Amino acid sequence: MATGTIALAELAGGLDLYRTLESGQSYLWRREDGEMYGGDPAPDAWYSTVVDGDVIRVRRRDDRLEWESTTDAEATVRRLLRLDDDLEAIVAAGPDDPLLREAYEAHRGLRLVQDPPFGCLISFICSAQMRVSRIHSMVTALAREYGSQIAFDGGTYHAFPTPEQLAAATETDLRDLGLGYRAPYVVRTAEMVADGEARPAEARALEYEAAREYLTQFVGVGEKVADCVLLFSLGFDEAVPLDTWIRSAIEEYYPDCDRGSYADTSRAIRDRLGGEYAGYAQTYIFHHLRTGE
DNA sequence: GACCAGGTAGCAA
DNA sequence: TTGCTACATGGT
Repeated sequence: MATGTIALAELAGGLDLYRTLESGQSYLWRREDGEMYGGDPAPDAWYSTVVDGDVIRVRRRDDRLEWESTTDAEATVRRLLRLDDDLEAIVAAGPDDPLLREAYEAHRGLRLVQDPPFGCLISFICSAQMRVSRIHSMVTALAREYGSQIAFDGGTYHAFPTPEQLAAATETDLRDLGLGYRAPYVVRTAEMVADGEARPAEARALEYEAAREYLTQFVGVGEKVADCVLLFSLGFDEAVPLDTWIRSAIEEYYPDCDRGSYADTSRAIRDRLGGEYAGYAQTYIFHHLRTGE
């Protein structure tokens, strides 16, 4: 077993694992002390995930982040949790907006994640008209049924399935897992990636709106899901997914940003939330409104 | 028993 | 292009 620690004092703006991993950005981590989104996790609870066949788990212990893995995972931990983001600078650079300031103040230490592209893509296809706890359940079920098993420290972990593994599922299989009408979307998108027809990571090379358009070729991916993948996996920090919570925030706090179409409203709210890091702002506002904390 | 949840595909005008 | 509507499922 490889292990290591990262001093939290080194991270500008700190790190709150609960807010980062249980705010509905990533569905690829599990908390080892019980069900997620139920609130009240132990302050030193382990969170685990699997990346490229390696188990990684992290927890906060006093003033440091501990990690354990099947391999030397410090660089991967830094990438997945975006530990090199200067959170203080990002918060300071945001617009002087009452709702945003309230959200930033209330959820210190929430960082954006950087999920692996395929798992992120399928997660957000599953997210349509679903509560975050159920999205997590669905993604967990996909990993359990179709992902590779990996033994680590006396336990069994499940990787999120590869495109090939998931493409082997049938629509009926996934409906039986509880995916509902999303089942054929997941199968067809997995087949597209497995067949080499398109790959989500290819959107990285494109300009933001072209990248969003590229992702909508996947079945079950519209503009909102595409924005989520761009923001939570592909490094487009300006992406502002227009979900039900943000739409209600626009209605209540930024009514002049409602321009009718998704693309025009997206541009308007992106400018209002500071442009370059508008996605960071969006994620805080989403978490703030959704949890009511 | 409605109503809602990090929406999208398919179709009509 | 824009504007409906059907679509699964579980929790409140």
